[in-house]
Amino acid sequence: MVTQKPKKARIIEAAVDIFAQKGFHETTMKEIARAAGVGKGTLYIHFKNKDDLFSKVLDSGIEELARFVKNRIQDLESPPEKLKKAIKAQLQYFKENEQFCVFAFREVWAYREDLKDQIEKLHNKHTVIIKDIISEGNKKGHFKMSNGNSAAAVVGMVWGAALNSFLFKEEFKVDKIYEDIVTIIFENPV
Amino acid sequence: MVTQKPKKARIIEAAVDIFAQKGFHETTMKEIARAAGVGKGTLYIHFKNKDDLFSKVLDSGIEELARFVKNRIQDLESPPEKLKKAIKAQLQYFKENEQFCVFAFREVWAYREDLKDQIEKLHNKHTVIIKDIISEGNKKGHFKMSNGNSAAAVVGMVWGAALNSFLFKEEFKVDKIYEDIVTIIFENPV
Amino acid sequence: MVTQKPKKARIIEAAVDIFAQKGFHETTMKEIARAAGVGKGTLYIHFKNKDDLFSKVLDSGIEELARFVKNRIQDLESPPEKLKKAIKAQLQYFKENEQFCVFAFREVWAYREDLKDQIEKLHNKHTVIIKDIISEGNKKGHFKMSNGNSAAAVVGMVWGAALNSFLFKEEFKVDKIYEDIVTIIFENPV
Amino acid sequence: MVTQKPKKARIIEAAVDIFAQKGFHETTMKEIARAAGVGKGTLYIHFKNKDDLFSKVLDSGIEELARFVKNRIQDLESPPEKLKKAIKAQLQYFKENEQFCVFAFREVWAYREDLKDQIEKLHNKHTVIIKDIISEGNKKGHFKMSNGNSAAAVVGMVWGAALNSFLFKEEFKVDKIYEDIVTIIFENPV
DNA sequence: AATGAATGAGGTTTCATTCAT
DNA sequence: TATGAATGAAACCTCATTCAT
Repeated sequence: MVTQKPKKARIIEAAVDIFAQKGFHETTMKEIARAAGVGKGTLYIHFKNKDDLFSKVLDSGIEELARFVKNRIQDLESPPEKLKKAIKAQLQYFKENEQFCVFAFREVWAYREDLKDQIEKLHNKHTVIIKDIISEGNKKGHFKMSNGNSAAAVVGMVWGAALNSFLFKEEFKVDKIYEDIVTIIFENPV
Repeated sequence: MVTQKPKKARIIEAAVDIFAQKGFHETTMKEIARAAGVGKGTLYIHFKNKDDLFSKVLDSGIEELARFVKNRIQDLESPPEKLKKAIKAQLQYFKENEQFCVFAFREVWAYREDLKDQIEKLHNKHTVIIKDIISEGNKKGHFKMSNGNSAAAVVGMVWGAALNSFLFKEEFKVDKIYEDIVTIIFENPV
Repeated sequence: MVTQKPKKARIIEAAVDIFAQKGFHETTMKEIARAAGVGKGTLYIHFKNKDDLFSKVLDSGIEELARFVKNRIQDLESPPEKLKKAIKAQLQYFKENEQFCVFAFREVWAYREDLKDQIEKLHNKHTVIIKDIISEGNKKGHFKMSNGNSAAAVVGMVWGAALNSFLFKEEFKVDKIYEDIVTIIFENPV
Repeated sequence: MVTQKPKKARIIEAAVDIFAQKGFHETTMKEIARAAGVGKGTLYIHFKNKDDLFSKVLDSGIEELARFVKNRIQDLESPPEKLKKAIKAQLQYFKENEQFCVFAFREVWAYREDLKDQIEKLHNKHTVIIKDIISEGNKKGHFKMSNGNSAAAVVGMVWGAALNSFLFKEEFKVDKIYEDIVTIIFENPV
C-alpha cells in the first residue's frame, strides 16, 4: 500500500483553499472534509474545532511566507538592500499564492475578537522581519525611521498595493509594483 | 414630544458600532435593533436585508471620511503639502472614529465576494483623493510616482500603521504616526 | 365630488382576485390594501381580521354563484331539465369566473379547521340547490337517488371536470363538459 | 438493540398525519420532527426542504392508493364491473385512510402554483386508472363516455361524496355511498 | 373614518459538533 | 483512528396587527 500524505496535512491544504475562496464564515466543515477526502468527524480528531483549524491554517501559511522572505534576504548585508529584497520577496510570494494572500487579507487584518491573541502573534511574526531590518538600518545610519509604526506602514504599503491589484483584477506585475513602492521610500519628493 | 432623530440614522449609528465590534457575521439583526432602540422589523422597513444595511453603513462612513479629508486639503496649493495634510486628516479621522475604522478595515480590505462591486466603489472613492494629489504632484514635478499603485500603497501605509496601533491597543498617537509615515515618503534612506 | 364605490365592496373585489391567484396564505394584507387602493389599517376597520375578510369574500362569491344558478332554473318545471340546467349554469359560471372558482376549489374543499363552520355553511348553500332538485325529482319519480350523497356526488362531478380542465390548461369548453356529464347521469351503460 | 423503522418512513408517516390535520401552511417542521421522534435537522437530511417533504408525502400516498385500486380490479374482465370495483376500492381506501384523504383533498385539488407539475403528475396517476377503464368500456361498447372529462367527473363524484361525509362528520358508510354513485351512473332518470 | 410606520412572534433553514459504530 | 447520521441552537426574515396621528 502506498504511504498516504498524513491526513492532518491534507486537511490544512484543503482548508487553505476553501477558506481563501470563501472566507471563514462561508466555509463549512463539510466542504473542507470533502475537499480533503476525509470524513467530517476526522476534522475533530486532528483539530479541536473550526476556530482551531482556522488558526492552524493561518499559522502554517504565515510561517511559510516568513520562511520565504527570510530565505531571500539571508545573504544580504546592507539594510536598504535587505528592505528592497524583502519587499520584492513578499510581492513574489503574493503572486504565487494569491489564494492564501487574499485569505490573509481577509482574516488577519479583519481580525476576529476571539482569535485576537492568535492573530496578533501571526501579525507580529510577519511584521517582525521588516521591523528588524529597519531597526538594523537605523543603527547603521541608513534610515531614520521609528521601529514599530514604520514597519507596519511598510507592510501596509506592500499589502495595500497588492490588494489593489487583486481587487481590480489587474495582472499582478511584481516588478512594476516593486518599483512604485521603492520609489516612495527611496525617492524624495521635492 | 421631543423630535426624535430619524430612525434610519439611529439604525446606521448603532450598526456601525456593532459591526465594528464584532464583524458582519457575528452581528445579529436583533442586536442592532436593540442597540438602535427599535423593533427587529423596523430594520427591514429601512433596509432590504442585512447585506443592504451593511453596505449602507459602509457607504455612509466612507462618504464621511472622504468629506473630512477633502475639507482639510481644499485650501492648500502644493501637492506635497496636500499629501501630508491628507495623511494627517485620515489619521485624525481614524482617532476620532476608531469604531468605524476597524469596521472598514475588517470589511473593505477583507472584502466579501457578494459585496464586491459595492466595496470596489467605496475603495475607489477613498483612494481617489490620494490618487489625484499624486497625479497633480507628478505633473508639477514634485513626485515621480506612478498613479494607481502608489496611491494604493500610500493608503495602505496609513491604514497599516493605524491598524497596527489598534491591534496592539497602544494609544493612537496621530502626530507620531504621521511623522513616521512622512519620514518614509519624504526622507531618503542613504 | 364623485360618489366612490363603498370601500368595503372595493376591498372584497380586490381580495377575491388576489386570494384566487395566490391562495389564503400567500396573500398578504398589504397586497389586498394596495389592490383596493386603501390603507392597510382600513382593512381592519371593515373586517375584524384576515380570517374574517377571507370568509366574507368566500361568502360573497358563493352567494353570487347560487344566485346565478337559481336564476337560470327558476322557470323550469321538470326536475331532469332543472338538473341539466343547473349543471350547465355552474359550468358557465366557472368559465366566466375562473379566478373565483379556483379560489373556491382551493379553499372550500381544502377547508381549514378554524373556518370549518363558515365553510360548511357555504358548502351547504351551494350543494342545497342540487339537493332540492334531486329531492323533487325523486318525489316525482324521475330519479332514484338518495338525497345527501347524490347531491354531493353530482356537485363533485361538475367541479372535478372543471378542475381537470383548469389543471391541464385546456380550453374550458362548457358544452363538451356538459355533454360528458349529462351522458354519465342520463345514459345507461350496458 | 431493536431494529428501528427507517427514519425516512417514520417522517413521512408523521407528516401525513399532521399535514392532513392542519394543512401545509399551518404545519411546522418542528411539529413534524417531534411527531416523528427525530430532530428538526434530520428532516433536512432526508428532504431538501418543506416543499420537498410535502410532495414526497403526497407522492407516497397517491402511489399507495393507486396500488390499492389496481389490486382490486386486476382479476375482473368486464369494464362496468371494473368501474364499480374501482369506485368501491377508492371508497374503502378513503375509509381506512381518512387522514391521508383529507390531506389529498386539501392539497391536490386546491393545488399550489409552485407545486403544479408535481400535483398534475399525481392527479394524472390517480385519474388514469378510471380513464383506462372508460376507454376500454367505450371500445367494447359498454359506455358512451368521452375519455378525459368523464374520468375526471367520475373521480370528482367519488371524492365529492367522500368529502361530503367527512365535512359533516357523518359515519363514512362505504356501501351506501357506493350505491348512490352507482345509481347515478347505471340507472337512467326518466 | 383612514393611514402606514412600527412591532415581534414565529417560521424555515443551516451547520458546528457529537457519538455509536 | 475514522466516519457521517443525527441534533438543535440560533440566524434571518415576513407579515398580521396595532395605534398615534
